[in-house]
Formats: sequence, C-alpha cells, structure tokens
Amino acid sequence: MLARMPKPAKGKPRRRLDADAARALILDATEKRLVVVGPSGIRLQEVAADAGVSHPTVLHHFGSRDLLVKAVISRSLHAINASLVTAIEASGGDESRLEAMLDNVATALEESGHARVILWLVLEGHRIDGTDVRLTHVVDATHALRLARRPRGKATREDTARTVVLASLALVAGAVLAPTMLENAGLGGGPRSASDFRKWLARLLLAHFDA
Amino acid sequence: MLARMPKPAKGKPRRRLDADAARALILDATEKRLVVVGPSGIRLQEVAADAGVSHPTVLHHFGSRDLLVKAVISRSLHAINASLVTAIEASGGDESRLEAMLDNVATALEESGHARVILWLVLEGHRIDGTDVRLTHVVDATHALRLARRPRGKATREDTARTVVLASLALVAGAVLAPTMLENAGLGGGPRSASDFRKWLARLLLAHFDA
DNA sequence: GGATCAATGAACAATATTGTCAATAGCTCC
DNA sequence: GGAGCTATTGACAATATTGTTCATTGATCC
Repeated sequence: MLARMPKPAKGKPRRRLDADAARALILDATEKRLVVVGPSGIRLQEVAADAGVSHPTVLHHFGSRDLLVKAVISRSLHAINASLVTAIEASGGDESRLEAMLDNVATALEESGHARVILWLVLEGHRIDGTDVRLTHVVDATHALRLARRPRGKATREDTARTVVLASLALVAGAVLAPTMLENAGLGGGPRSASDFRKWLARLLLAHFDA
Repeated sequence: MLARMPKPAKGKPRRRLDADAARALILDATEKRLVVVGPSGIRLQEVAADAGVSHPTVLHHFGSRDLLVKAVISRSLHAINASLVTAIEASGGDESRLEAMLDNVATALEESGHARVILWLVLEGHRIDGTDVRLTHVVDATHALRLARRPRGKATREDTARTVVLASLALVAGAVLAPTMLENAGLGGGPRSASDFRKWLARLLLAHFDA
C-alpha cells in the first residue's frame, strides 16, 4: 500500500533530445567540471544542473558516475591530442617559428584547460599511455627539421627527444603555475610575463639546436 | 527517557597522548593522504584510521575538516620550503655541481611527494604566495654565482630568473609526469631515464650560462 | 587515595551523493 | 489520431561524510 505518490499532474514542459545530443550536452558540462575540480571532484548533481537535466538522466545515459567520468576523460584526451596536433601543424615546418609554435601549444594547453586535465589525470593516477598522447611523432618531426637545418650537425635523436620533453614539461606545468612562479621569481605577473618567458624559452631551445 | 545507550562496560585499553603529540600524529596521517589524494580527497575517517584514533578525536583536535586541511597544507608548505633550502644548500655554491643540485632538488620534490602537493594546491586554487615558496632567493644566489663565474658576461638578472623558473617547472612537473613523458618520447622508462634527463638538463643550463 | 582536567570514542544527527524505480511525456511511424 | 519507443524526471533508497553529544578514562596534582 501507499504506492509511490503519483505526480500531481503538473505540467512542466519537458524537452527531449535524441540520445547522442543529450550525451554530448552532458559531456560538455562534465568536461567543464573536469577542468576545474578534476575527475574525483565531479558531482552528478552539478553536472546535471549545468547540462539543464536531472541527475537520473545523466545516469540513464552513462550508466554510472564512474562510466561518465571515464567517458569524459576519454573524450578530453582525444580533444587534447587533436588540439595539440593542429597547434603544431599550424605553426608550419619552419623551426625559426619555434616561438610561434610554443605560443600555439601554450594557448592550446591553457584554453579549455587541457593542461589542467593532464595534471589532474596524472595526479589521480590515471594512465596516459601512448594511445592518448603521442610524443614520438613530435620528436620525429622535430628531429627531421633539426637535421634539415643543420645537415652536418651530430644531433642525436635522444637529444631532440629530451628537448621536446623539456618543452612539454615547461608548457604543461607553465600553464598552471607559470604565473605564480614568474611572479615569485621577481619577473612580473600577468600573461605578458608568461609570453616573454616562452619567447625566451624558444630562443634557448633554438640556441641549443644550433650549438 | 531512553537516554543514550551507556557503554557496555567493555574494556578496550585506551591510549592517551598529550594534545601536541596527538596533533602531530594526526597531521602525519593527513599529510600522507594529502600527497596521494589531494586536499579535497582527504576524509576524516581515513585519516583517523591511519592515525589510529577515532574521527571525533580528529575533530576534537582540529575543530573541523577544513581547519585540519588548512593546518596540514601550512605544515607541508613549510616542510617543502625547508627541504628545498637544505637540498640547495647541500649542493654547495659550486655551480659546476649544478647536476648534483638538480638531483637533490628532484629527490626532495619526489620523496614525500612535495611536487605532488604543490600541483594539488595549484590545481585546487590554493594560493602559494611568496611567504610559502621563495624563488627570489634562489634567483639571487644563482645570479651571484653566475656573475662570479663569468665576471665579464652580460647576463641579466632577468635571464637568470627565467632559467631558475624553467628548472623549477621542469623539476616540479617532471616529478609527476617525467616517467610518462620520457617513456612516451621514446626514451626509456624508470628512474634511470629521469636521472639522465636531469643530467642533460644540467648541461643545457650550464651551456646557456656560459653562452 | 581522591579530585580535577582533558583526551577519547560510542552513539547519534544531518547532510551529501550515488543509484533505483516507476510513471510521465515527447517523438516517430503507421 | 493511436501505438510504440525511450528520454525524462519525481520520489525513494542506501551509503558516505561531517559534525555533535556525552559518558568514560587516562594522567596529573594535591
């Protein structure tokens, strides 16, 4: 007895999207939370509210909170990969434009909070294997350019790989703590300081390539 | 009526520490959690279990979860500062030992998970102002050594500051994602690879100083 | 030994969060 | 218009987490 209270027959209009659109909408909201609070900070109610649905709807489309998180992580990693590839390719093959390339990658990492996502994932112990982020391609391309620029140089691929790793570390970490560190080191604050730092880094790396 | 059920007079021996010892014990347990799961991942029950007390005891000593987290963050930042200072001082003033210094700082950042704590804090939006971490001192010391080494050089303090920032970014970020990145870049995995990378970085920075 | 003080924990309360279920309501096809 | 499908949601359940209360108990002081 006392069957579940039937609805009072109120008429709040209900929108209905097809499954794919709903999933995309929810994933968008989830990704925003991912950037800000990380995987473990994602809350179904907040995601649902941001997406403009109720939280059972989220569960209906993704099965569980865990599956939702996995889905958004997977989608984010693909997006990160794509944005990095385009950022690098947009800089052209001219390595004298290394500065522009660093700027492109840096903005790609900062906007949409991709750098934050990478750090969240690493801190929380999620695996980021070669399927997700491909550094070897960057290394190969960079090394080819380097050899083309200095045909007689005795630059090893190992050296180029380490240079790429250094730049990656600086850009990923820089996206979240360069402001703090630059300010703290006596260099000014603001985006200008970070931009100048990248410019300086580009010159440093080029000088290393030319050494 | 029905007053709270009195204890069944069981006799589990109860240890009793003075407040400072208890606080230290609890802070130790909290810091371990901080390194692994970050500030927002700290749970009173887990901390209490690790410390061997009940969770009301934790609240008794710290007032609230938030105050506990603030206390452990404050203590961790002081510890980080101290360990970095000793790591740098232990490397001596000889800048040809830059490699040793980078190794010392790197191990200081990795052991006890100090690098992880720094990144957790930045990601979760906690302020790390100049009171906590002092880079200007490192910059000043480094610049003085640089000038002493190359008295006629026209190295600016700005350049030295940027070099220090680059090294800091590489070491902090490297502590958590160097293994992934090195492996991903085609350089091997394991601590050996990271150590080689730091050695390479030391040579790069010294070369820059000598340029 | 006895009194006093503080640390401790069992039980409870309150809220947050995830997940379940069944009824409702858009949408498409006929 | 009607039937079928399923996206949607209100209500509920179950657990997790933080915080409170109070009796107990270890330690110190006299």
